[in-house]
Amino acid sequence: MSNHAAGDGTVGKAIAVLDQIAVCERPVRFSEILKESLYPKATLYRLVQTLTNQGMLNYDEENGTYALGFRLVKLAHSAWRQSSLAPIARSFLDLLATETDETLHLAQMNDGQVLYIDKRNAASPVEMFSSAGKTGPGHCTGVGKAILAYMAPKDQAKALTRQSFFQYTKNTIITENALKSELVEISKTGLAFDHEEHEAGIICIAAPILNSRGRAIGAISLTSTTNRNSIQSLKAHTETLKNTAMKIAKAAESWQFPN
Amino acid sequence: MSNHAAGDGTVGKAIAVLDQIAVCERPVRFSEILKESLYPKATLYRLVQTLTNQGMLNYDEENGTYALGFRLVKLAHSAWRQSSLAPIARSFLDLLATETDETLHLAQMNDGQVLYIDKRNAASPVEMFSSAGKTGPGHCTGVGKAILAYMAPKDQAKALTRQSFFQYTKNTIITENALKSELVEISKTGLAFDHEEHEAGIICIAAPILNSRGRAIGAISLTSTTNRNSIQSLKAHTETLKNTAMKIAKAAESWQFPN
DNA sequence: AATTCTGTTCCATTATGTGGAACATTTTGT
DNA sequence: ACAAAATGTTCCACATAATGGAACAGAATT
Repeated sequence: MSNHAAGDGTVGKAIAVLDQIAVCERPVRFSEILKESLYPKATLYRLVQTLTNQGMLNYDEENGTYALGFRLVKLAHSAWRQSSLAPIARSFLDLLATETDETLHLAQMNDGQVLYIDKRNAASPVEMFSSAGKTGPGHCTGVGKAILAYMAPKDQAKALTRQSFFQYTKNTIITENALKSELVEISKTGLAFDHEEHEAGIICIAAPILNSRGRAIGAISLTSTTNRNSIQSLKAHTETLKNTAMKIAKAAESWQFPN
Repeated sequence: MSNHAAGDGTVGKAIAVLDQIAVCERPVRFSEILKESLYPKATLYRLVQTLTNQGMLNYDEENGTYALGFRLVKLAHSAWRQSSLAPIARSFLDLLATETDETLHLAQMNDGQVLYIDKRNAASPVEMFSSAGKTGPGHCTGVGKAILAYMAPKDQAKALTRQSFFQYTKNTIITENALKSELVEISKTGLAFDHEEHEAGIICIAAPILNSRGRAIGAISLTSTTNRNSIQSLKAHTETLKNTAMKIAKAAESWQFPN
């Protein structure tokens, strides 16, 4: 008799509450949560209480507001180390950063969305969660398209259904068919581009990180602005980028079971 | 009749499972979780299943292992932006980094533990285990002591009970009384030190970030190695560090309700 | 002092989660 | 090849734990 999306059980509901609070930019009051919530007041109240004394939410007594708690940050750190490519890719990215002196991204795909896992900034160094954990669309980012191009057909199809095909800029690809044929192109060359498709003035080249069966487990990209570079000039880095992707892939392969 | 620590309800149990998986460095099998778990097989099984199809856990079909899922990373990103000092402190840290050219940390305290929120790396990167989401002890880190020194007495007492007083190095303070008197010293000067108390060869100076009532809401530290610096030489940065802390405090104060 | 808005508690009802045990599947040993 | 052990999955009678309508309490507005 239940329906709401795909929410299983009580923990499903609790997590949904977290999600709801996550989309708010700033700490929220109970009533604000309630307003948007599917659940009745008393139920929501209990959920929020439970989450709070679990440290998943943080209650600010001053203002009576709730925000996502630090326990999440702590857990995420473990997640990041345990199931992302970041720890493996780290040294290779450092090297690539010094070689190219451009902004780099490491990303993986999660449910059709691009999830940025690590970043190297051209000018200022290391800024962790500012980018790690950030998500982006698949259909109009270099990393997104690179990964999509190297997914198993079944997974690709599923991921494509998750794309919004929102038109961020005038270059954004907004139809599934157009995207599909671009993906075919990408899978021939092993290189994806972002021609200001997500943000005006921002371009990038991206290469997939492949497992032994030739499926993408992530991607890296090299980003610049149209002021400083063109796609053509970025192409100078093609081999370095691809090489780094390959090295990460190899490292990931042999990283299984270090025990 | 229930007891286990302070686990409320089903979601409490679910979160406990996450925690348990977090402490494992690498992906784990179901049976490994079961071995350590308080819960009976069938119960645990259902919890893990629920968490998995919520994206809080990630199941690797290849090896039949579970790891913390990307949804956590995504949530943590929101948490970081929403309830940490990092977004506010960012620009000030950037400035401080260029001014001092040393390694910087921004940390907050969570349940007696130091939680690192952001970091700036010196040009010659000290390879240390610390980045956002990483936790550390309170009793033997600069940021930890800086924050403890400026907590409300009640909170401080509670936080002190959470300290392990583990002796990391020969300089580590290992008794509550010794720590307490150091905290008094710190609260007079507004500056805390780490004399290789957590890791041999690593020293730092730290300053608390205070709210309007003079309580710590976080701390920043400037770290170096005994090869390159001494506590004395680090003291040259005292004013710059304190100033930055004050600026962050002020920014935090006026950041409430940007609506 | 009356009205609204927000947050908290109560409690009978029932849906949800529980966990022992049986079953299925894979791995290990001889 | 066969037994034995370890691991993973499903079942179901049972009871705990979540539900939500409604009443209550506190602040904030008017």
